[in-house]
Amino acid sequence: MAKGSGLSFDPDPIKHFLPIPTVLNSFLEPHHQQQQEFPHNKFLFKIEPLSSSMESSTFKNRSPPSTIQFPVNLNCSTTAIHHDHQEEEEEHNNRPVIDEMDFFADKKNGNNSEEADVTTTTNNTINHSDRKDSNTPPPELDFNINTGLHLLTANTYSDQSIVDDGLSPNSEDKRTKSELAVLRAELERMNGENRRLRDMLNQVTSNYSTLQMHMMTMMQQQQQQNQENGQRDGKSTREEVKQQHHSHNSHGGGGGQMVPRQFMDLGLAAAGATGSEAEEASQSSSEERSGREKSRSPMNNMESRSTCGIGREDSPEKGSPGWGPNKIPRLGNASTNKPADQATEATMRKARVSVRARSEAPMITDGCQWRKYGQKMAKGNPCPRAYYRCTMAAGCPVRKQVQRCAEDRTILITTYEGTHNHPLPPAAMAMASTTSSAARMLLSGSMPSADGLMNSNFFARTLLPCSSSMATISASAPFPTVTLDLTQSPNPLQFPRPPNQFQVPFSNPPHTNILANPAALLPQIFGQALYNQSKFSGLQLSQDLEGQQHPSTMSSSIHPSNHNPLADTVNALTNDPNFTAALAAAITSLIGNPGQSNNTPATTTTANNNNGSVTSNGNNSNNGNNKVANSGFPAN
DNA sequence: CGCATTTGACCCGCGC
DNA sequence: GCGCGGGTCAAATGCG
Repeated sequence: MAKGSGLSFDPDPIKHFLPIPTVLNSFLEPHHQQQQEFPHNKFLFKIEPLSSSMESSTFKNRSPPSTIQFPVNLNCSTTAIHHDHQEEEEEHNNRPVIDEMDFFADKKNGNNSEEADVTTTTNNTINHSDRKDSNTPPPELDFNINTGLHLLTANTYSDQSIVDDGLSPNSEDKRTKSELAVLRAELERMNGENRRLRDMLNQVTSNYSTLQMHMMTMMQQQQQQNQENGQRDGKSTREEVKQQHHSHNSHGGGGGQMVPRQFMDLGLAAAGATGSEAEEASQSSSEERSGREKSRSPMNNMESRSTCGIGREDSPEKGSPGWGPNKIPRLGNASTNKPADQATEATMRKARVSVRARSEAPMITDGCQWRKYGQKMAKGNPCPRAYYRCTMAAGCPVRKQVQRCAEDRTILITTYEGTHNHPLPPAAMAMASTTSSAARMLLSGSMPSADGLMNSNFFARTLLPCSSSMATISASAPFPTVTLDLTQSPNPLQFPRPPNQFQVPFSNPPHTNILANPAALLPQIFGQALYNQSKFSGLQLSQDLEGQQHPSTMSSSIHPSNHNPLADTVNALTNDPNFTAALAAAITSLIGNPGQSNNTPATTTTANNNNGSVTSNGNNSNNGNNKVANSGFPAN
């Protein structure tokens, strides 16, 4: 299924659609997500070092001395947000709290956001002549939700129309009625804007997919050219050998059919490609293999590790730990290779996203197809660790480890690494966007500066804002990892969500307690959780920002000259294609699920996704993952 | 027969 | 330099 190809919008979800700026706001002002209505939706982020041993460090030592834990309040409410500055300070005691009021101070002078929204609305939609005082917005309602939609309406001149009527001596009742009318109009306006935004997003997503495909095609062509050139250069023998290796590695590829792996550079991945990566990218798939040999060379070993060519992802260097430096997904755009960013890139490559979930199932269903390529006994854990790689597209660099927790074997630990280089179904998008974003966010989060810490918080709040589970960010070298612990919450999915929007992609009731039904739910819950999280993150946060702007404009409106680390982060994010892609993916997964709105009424998002995109997988519960699972999970 | 999994071997990085 | 552990390869095996 082409990414975003089936984005048709159901009117109902419009109400719940998160405007893009709201999602973006989650990056901007995460600390404003103060959850009061749903205190259980607070989860804790901690920054801890990740050792090479998944089990021994990240999971076993759940609170290493260097861990910084900080609570993240999850505001899943779609209504008012009340800021608890004291809690904010506690939450961000390690960094300066940046108040959004200051951040957008220039926009708030004299008016508050609510007013601005209302005025915009009234100007656009209704006659609001009865409104007496623009400075006295309805106290009982908060309409910060869609302020980000200013981008589309761009109507900032409506204040006058509200105020023009002057103060009316009429009773409060009349005023209330008028305000209600205004609010209704505001809702209508927001719906319309949401619709437009969805259309825009749909278009953007489609364009992205198209571009991605186009780029893949071009890369393939280039790869073929390079391959031909290489053979002319007398490398034919060597490359043929490499191709053979690759063919061996391409299981299920039709008997070793050479599958182009140019996509390695595609990625959703963004910026971190180094010069060597670019070089590899431009080379044939056989060259990818040559990179493997390069790594064996002392001269190139470091480079090989650092570049971790996506091109080699499919055929990892023998002996080079795919989970290690070599196998880091390219988060950068191959066309924008920046050797100077190697250190950064190295961090990104190592970024992992880990999920702890109680499940009897051998593997969680995340919407992707995986093929097991190895199994190892890890030290300190009697349960073997299984290695999988994504097979939804040839050469997809994404891999994952699956292992059961040594202490509690009901806990399944799944660690993802890499960024998918192919279109994904929405169900898989949740995970993919998470992992890809994790890599980038952790890049920032790994920075020892307060800014980096904040970025980690951004990520956590953005991607996992509504999870009541425990999320862990291990942002420090060498392997920054985001760990989502679904085992610590009694009810990870019981956060507020709009009805009929998150049809559980499985047969279980939407609000089934995972712990009560782990075997059935957990394999699919994580993706859904992320799905929901992505949705709510922006929704919540949008309420805090009144100066919402389109991502494209936001960076320009935020002036780094403030030396505000937040502003820098925002600039970095908004300028980051990967961020945009992840954002689009997240939103798309929320609103653009064709299956949810169109295709199969009875089925759910995930089910549709799998049906549409996962080959040989008839349904959600019987996808390729289960096949692996049925083969007998080593851990049990 | 084709494809996925299994599993022993291999490679590499790292610590001692 | 050596051993350990992590990660991957690839031939062997199993399954539909």
